[in-house]
Amino acid sequence: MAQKNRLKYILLGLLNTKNQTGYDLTKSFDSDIGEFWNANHSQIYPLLKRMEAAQLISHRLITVGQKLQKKEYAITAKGREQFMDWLATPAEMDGAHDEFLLKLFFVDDPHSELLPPMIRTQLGYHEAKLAHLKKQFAQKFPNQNQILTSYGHALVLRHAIERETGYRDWLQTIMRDLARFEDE
Amino acid sequence: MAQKNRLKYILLGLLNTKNQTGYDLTKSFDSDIGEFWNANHSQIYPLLKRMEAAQLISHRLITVGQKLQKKEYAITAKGREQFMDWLATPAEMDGAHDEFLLKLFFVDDPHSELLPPMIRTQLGYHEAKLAHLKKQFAQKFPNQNQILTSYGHALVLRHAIERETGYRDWLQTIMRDLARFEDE
DNA sequence: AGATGCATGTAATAGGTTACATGATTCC
DNA sequence: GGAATCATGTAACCTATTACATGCATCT
Repeated sequence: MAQKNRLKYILLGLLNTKNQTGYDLTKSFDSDIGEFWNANHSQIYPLLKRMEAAQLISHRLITVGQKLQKKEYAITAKGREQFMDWLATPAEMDGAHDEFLLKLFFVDDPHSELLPPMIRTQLGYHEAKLAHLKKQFAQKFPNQNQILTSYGHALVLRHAIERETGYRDWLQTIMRDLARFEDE
Repeated sequence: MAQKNRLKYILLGLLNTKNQTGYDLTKSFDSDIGEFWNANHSQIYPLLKRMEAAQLISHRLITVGQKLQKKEYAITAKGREQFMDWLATPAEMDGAHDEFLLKLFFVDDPHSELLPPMIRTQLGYHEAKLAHLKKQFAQKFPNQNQILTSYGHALVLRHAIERETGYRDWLQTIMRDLARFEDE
């Protein structure tokens, strides 16, 4: 999936939270961020090197025990700048992965100015997609007969519709929450 | 995404429905199957050649107008066999793509024997995942304070929970429908 | 005659998985 | 002393995207 360097931003985002080793970063994909993104250490270690060469991160050596040398990476000012730029850029709705969820994950503060436009843009996108899917279903499956001769296709389309409905509802709930935060 | 040759099975599945050209197959990813899978012609054309070399498909030339030669591909007995084997194999729950949805898409007949075990297996998987996610949320966000200091993370986790809930409900609805079909 | 769509291909590049490879530390 | 985990790296391979490249057919 020749996406757009998303792993780079994930690593920057994680390093923005706290300094970590490549091993620590790898473990993040087993727990929290692993719910919706994956990466192996064989992808992470070389990328960290390239990111350091680009001066987005730096490392210091930590000696553990007698011999073992850990590399603890830290984000640089340049890296933080690039990360913030990425966070403020509207999520692209292309590939299999949902870049919006990825960005949202890194917005810690419910009062962040980034949130309202992010949510609104996503809501527009998913409402349009939902409308499109419903139209598709109506066109392809006007009656029960079509459903029974392309059963799997109908089920999959219905699933897509329900998924988009859930996505929309979730976004609307966030919008309401945000409005409530503003009153406080 | 070094997945497991899923595009091959999609092409076999589409060719199993009707004979088509590479161009036709490419267009499928703009409409029906495009709701949940993507492929470009630059990936499809070479793959069709490899599949033909492996004798899973064959082609005949159709002349359109004066000069233009179309290649209309057809699935072979060997190709159909491989496709059916894949369809009957439990979906793998690894990558970013949902292989189950892909297989389900190709099951036309609501009375297919494949359906009950497929649905049951998926239901088990998604119930386990839902339980896991709920546990994660309870652990990471025991109170409102944690939510307000990792707001995005909490939202994303909640989204995952709602998505899995919707998935489970959808599967349960299918189970009920299947039981109804058996009575008829 | 020109625009749009049909039709097929290759090349370069990027992203991602699996396997190979090594060694130290910590816990039991 | 042995097992599990920590820790880092490379190599081979596969998958996917973007760009390059070409030419015909149909419709207006």
